[in-house]
Amino acid sequence: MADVAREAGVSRQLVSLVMRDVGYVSDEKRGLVLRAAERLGYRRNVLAASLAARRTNSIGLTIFDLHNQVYADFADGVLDVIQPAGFQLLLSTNNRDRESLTAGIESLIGLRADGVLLATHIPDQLDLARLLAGTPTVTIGEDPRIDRVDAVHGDDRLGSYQATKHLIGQGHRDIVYIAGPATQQNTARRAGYAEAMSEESLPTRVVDGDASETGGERALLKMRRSGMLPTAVLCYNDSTAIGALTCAQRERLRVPHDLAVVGYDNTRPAAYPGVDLTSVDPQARAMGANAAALLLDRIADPTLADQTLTLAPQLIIRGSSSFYRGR
Amino acid sequence: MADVAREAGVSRQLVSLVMRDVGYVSDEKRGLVLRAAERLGYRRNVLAASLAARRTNSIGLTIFDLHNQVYADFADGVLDVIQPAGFQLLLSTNNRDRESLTAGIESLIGLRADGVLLATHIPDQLDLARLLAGTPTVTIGEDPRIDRVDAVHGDDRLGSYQATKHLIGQGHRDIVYIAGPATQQNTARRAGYAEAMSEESLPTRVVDGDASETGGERALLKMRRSGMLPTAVLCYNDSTAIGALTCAQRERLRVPHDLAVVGYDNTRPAAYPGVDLTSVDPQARAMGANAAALLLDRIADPTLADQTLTLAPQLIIRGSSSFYRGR
DNA sequence: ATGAAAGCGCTAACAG
DNA sequence: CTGTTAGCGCTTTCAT
Repeated sequence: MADVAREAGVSRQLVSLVMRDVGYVSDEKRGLVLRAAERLGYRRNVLAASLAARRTNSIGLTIFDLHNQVYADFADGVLDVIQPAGFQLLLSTNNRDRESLTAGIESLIGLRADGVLLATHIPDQLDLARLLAGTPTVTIGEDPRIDRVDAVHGDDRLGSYQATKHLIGQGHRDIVYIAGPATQQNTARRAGYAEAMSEESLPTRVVDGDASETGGERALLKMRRSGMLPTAVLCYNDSTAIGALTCAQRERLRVPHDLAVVGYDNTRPAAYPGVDLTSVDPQARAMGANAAALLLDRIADPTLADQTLTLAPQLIIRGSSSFYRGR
Repeated sequence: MADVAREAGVSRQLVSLVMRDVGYVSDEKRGLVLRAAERLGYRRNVLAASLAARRTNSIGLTIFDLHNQVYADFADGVLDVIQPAGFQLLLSTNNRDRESLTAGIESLIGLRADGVLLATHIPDQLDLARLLAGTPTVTIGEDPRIDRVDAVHGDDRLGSYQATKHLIGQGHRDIVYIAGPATQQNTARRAGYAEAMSEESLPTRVVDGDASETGGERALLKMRRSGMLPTAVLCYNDSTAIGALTCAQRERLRVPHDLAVVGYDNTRPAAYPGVDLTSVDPQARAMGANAAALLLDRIADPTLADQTLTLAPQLIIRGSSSFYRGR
């Protein structure tokens, strides 16, 4: 910076002001500085700047899995909001278990992210409050109900309720919920299913599906083998549903005639012609954007009252659950 | 750090050694320090550490698009290698045009990443050498042929050649290549197609597909409307191929009877039962891992001679191009 | 717009 | 293992 100042014939402070784009600097001097920096190939050291300024202008995002499109949608929504505000995204991925999640959050805090976004399941045993050490935080998808932590999530109960109602409306009476892992989302989706079923006095049946394609495949195969096949399955997510479709095809079950299938997340493959899967759209990108907006607010004023935002999901009906839509 | 040292009754340097896990420290003192840090809720400031040590133990990865599974595979491969080596991943996404790519690289360099991985198309007009300013760099997928920059890529020409040969082996004579954007990858894939066709003295035909689902859909529809439909299409990537499949379904073309379709990338949806798309697997995760390994080598010794690694792709034959495989 | 002074929280090098 | 000295590259504050 001193070199640039010398080259431009100005003070070091002025260079700092120009590089940060703050304060009043005459166009003439600004040009002088920028050209000098260009000539010298000068790059501001963000590390040193952050250390001195005690803020990094970066926010950390913790996601469960890069391969799950829902998380990519979250990230896109987050970027929509933070990039215009001048913030960098720090991404921590593959937080599949408690250890890796802890390590991921630790590393974001270590990098001194100004705020943290948690888009992953938060195990009960995790002492999140201690881990965060006062860093402004917003969760996406789950609500850990911690002081000074905001939450944005979809109305999973409602989405699942609507999907179940849709299946009942198609004449189904024997509907199985293929469950995911023990997360708040799974609990809510299961509750919505149970609520819709009980409104029609229909018995509920839940089997485990593990939130994966193979899980969905296995769950359906097991019912098929034991002669307990329902006429419709509501799945924890699209991956599970696609596993169910795979099994159905292999077993020569016609969809939706012999078996109707509904997923959750409305990922891209759901819309593919050969898949054509009815699914609930959780509005993931909007969730990411809203969470980021809450976080920026909280960074600006950490004393803000806690907020929880709930976004309404949208049922997208396709051929896997409806006779009127081709297939 | 001074507080922790006081609390533990040791010197500040010892705390530094313990936190960095280097040098010889007796188990007794190490325990003392760790417990003191725990009690005080001390977190090492990575920013300050990086500034002082002149290295960040982080590597930057620039990817084209979070939603494209190939890039997620790259990232997984990279993480496989760098995490055990104690490096953090800094991710820069959405580098769709020259401006955002420049900004992405600038930000990684600004954060003083110890090395940079470029997994995105590099426009010719980009003065990469200047932008990188000596930062160790490895590219994935493309080879910009710049001094001191290594490259890892798949043999796109070979993959495309094999896929075309496969189609010819299935009896096809009229095969169209649905092209992607003007990248090295597209050029190579097109060349492999042309080579296989010319070996059989078959005429080549290339239409534009834009690397997207809608692009593939439109390309096929146009040929259909003009009565120029081939018996098989080889697509730049899976997205394009899935677009082609969508169009085929809409136009009541039977696949592979009326039209065979082959993609490139072997993404997850290709394996879905209703999609069942023949595709070339570029071994993306392995590419990411190899690129990361090269980068770590180059960080350790920047004077290393330039290297280019080429990975052999693998053709995965499914029902979209073969009568023997169901459908 | 400048100049001076202080400091962010750590690592590095070396003698003891 | 400790203590000392020096410094990483910047921001902040305040007086001028």
